[in-house]
Amino acid sequence: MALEIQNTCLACKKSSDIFNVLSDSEIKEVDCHKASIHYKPGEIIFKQGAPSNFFVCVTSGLVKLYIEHQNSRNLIIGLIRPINYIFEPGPFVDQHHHVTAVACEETTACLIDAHIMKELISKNTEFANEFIRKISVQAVRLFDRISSCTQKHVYGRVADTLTYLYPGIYAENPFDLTLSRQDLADLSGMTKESIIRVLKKFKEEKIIKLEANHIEILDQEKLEVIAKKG
Amino acid sequence: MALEIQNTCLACKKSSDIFNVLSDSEIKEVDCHKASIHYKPGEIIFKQGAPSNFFVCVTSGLVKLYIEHQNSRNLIIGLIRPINYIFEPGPFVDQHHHVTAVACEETTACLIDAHIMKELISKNTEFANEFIRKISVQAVRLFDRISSCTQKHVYGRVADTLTYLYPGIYAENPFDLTLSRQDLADLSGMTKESIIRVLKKFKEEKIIKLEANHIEILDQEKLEVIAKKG
DNA sequence: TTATTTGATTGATTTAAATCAACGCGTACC
DNA sequence: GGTACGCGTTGATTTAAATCAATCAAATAA
Repeated sequence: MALEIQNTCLACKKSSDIFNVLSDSEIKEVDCHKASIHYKPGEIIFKQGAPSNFFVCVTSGLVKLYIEHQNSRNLIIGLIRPINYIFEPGPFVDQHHHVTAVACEETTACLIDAHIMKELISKNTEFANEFIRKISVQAVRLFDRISSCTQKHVYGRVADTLTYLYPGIYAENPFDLTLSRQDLADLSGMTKESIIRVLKKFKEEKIIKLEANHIEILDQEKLEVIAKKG
Repeated sequence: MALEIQNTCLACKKSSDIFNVLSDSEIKEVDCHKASIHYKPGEIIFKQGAPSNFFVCVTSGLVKLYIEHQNSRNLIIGLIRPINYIFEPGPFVDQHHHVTAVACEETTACLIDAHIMKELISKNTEFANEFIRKISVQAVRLFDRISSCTQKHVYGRVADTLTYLYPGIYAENPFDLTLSRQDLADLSGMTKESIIRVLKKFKEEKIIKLEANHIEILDQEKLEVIAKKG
């Protein structure tokens, strides 16, 4: 059991662009203060507004991060694939979560004590740099999301979503969608009825092939044009 | 002249929550690699897409940061008051600016060599921590912006904008707006016609007093309710 | 001075997307 | 077996906000 955990930690170190700058002793430190947990689809990993005293690293599955809004729709601000740490500004701001994280597939995630991560950031400058780089990349993506959701029409937004899903989230084409239509809507800042209509249109125009949850991108170029033009 | 510049640098150190963790020698290092520049209202400080090889610290005036979008409206993602460093993910991602920065009032800003800042982040862990904290706060604000612009109706968005302007940007109430109606629209993700109508409504409902660019918030509480309810 | 431009404002019209409503289908559950 | 429930889909209707168009006022230039 203990061996298996350590095994996982080493695997993470190798395939994570943030943990691979840590020394063996530092990795061990992380190992001692983490818990690896399994989540079923739909289960909440953490909830917006709740105290955040740990960092989460997704080690298998798929996680959606969304902003909840009273009496209104949710907005998915990102999907996390392994092996990736979930950037949450909370621990550095007010020790509360600012988004909700939910498993979309069978998922395992490691919860790491916040103070350990902060210690590593203070002690290991390379780690701190990687950390800043990582959250900067996230910020750029957030800019894109804002831009997309506020300026583009539904076709552009759905095109954005599809180009985000492939190849970023689903590596192969065609792929089997593990997200619901509602998730796609929350990801595109619109209603599920609207996204269904847009996907239907894309299907009619031979931009995608769509049968239930099996999607194939047929014309990536055209999608990118639509995404750009809005 | 040199004395005056050094004076400015010390002033910054004292009143900035990020530069005040630097040692005197580190501040001097910054001092040697910076240029203090004056901008007139409307002048561009840096432009989205352009190479970013310096960091900007606003030392007087008011700066708007916005995302440009082809054939579409701009979206102001934040306003910067002195003394504040402009967080730009660019230097840590692809060495390009991801937003455009424009002076809204007579403004002075210091341009600091990017490699100096990166060096400071690597050498001074307290500085790195402050840096991370700062960009985390920005990320939270971005979440709010996304939430506001995608989920709320115009009244809620304008209420959000007004509560952002006072007391965050304009410290006194009443205050003289140095932003145009178009700026307010870009800040709320809508058209200038719409924001004019909403402001008129707020005026009629005695929530604000408005004459040309002179604004007084009369009912902050009501504004916050509107902002929350959307 | 008049002419010109720029920003603010108001009203009329259009439109994109949400909402509302209904139905089909598969799965879970009495 | 049938009933209930959730998810996906489709069509009809509504609506919030954009667009379009015109006017006004102030600032700037000729």
